[in-house]
Amino acid sequence: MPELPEVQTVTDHVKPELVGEHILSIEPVWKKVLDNFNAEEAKGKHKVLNVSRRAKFIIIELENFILAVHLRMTGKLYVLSNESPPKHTSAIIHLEGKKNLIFEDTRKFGRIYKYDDLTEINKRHGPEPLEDDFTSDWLLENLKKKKRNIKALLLDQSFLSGLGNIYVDESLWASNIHPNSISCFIPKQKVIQLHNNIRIILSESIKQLGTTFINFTFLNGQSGNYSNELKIFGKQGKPCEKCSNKIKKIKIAGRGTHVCNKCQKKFKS
DNA sequence: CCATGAACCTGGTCGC
DNA sequence: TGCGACCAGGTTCATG
Repeated sequence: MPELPEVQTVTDHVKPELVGEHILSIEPVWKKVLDNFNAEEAKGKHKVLNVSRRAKFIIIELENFILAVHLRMTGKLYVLSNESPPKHTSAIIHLEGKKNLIFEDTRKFGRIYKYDDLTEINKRHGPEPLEDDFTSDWLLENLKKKKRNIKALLLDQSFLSGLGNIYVDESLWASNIHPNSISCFIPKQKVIQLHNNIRIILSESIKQLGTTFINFTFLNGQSGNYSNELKIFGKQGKPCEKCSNKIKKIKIAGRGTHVCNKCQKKFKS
């Protein structure tokens, strides 16, 4: 599960290898991998103008359309030159020359979409947490408008883009907010801290090239170092760094959730 | 409007 | 060593 920092890392890595190259065809090794188009529609010679990230999508901008790649849980995206594709290859994007862009995805949840531009994606996604329009005032105002479980709300991509299970747990712990709090009851000072912590944690993780996980490696064996910085995710049974209380693992919004019941306060009214 | 659980897939881990 | 149960970074859909 690549979340925002991991998707950013992948984007930054493939961008220099793709910009200026030409995509000749897309081979859907796993037939469901192309979500809203078929391989025929992408035939031709398409120059890559740019590669960027929006929410958890890697956006490959071509002259007449864009490709949006979503890695879901186990997707990887990297350029291979002329080697045989690995076992769980979901799609092979053939480039002019001897290189292929490989979409490898063990669990096969990942998808590639074709759009004219970003309109469709923007419609269904909230602001980018590292952009200027994500302010503490925006967060304050919009948490107030809802009466939602805070963890579920932060995971909701139509509310805010890019956060996933790891960084939501980390951000809430850093802000001393219990993940079972209700959005509209979190006091102003806590919301300001939350806003601040989301930005600090995400940007620090991007600096570290993301979090290393069991089945998420990239950059040809190199991998992210943010796993060393995790304070709460995966720390169940261990003492909380702030108060030494034993960290618990519970289930919220259907997701494994890590919490320190002593320093994370529950705001429910 | 909100919460919950299932579905989509494969593979790793843990307990017996 | 083997087997079943359960878990996993995400998202969408149906149901209450």
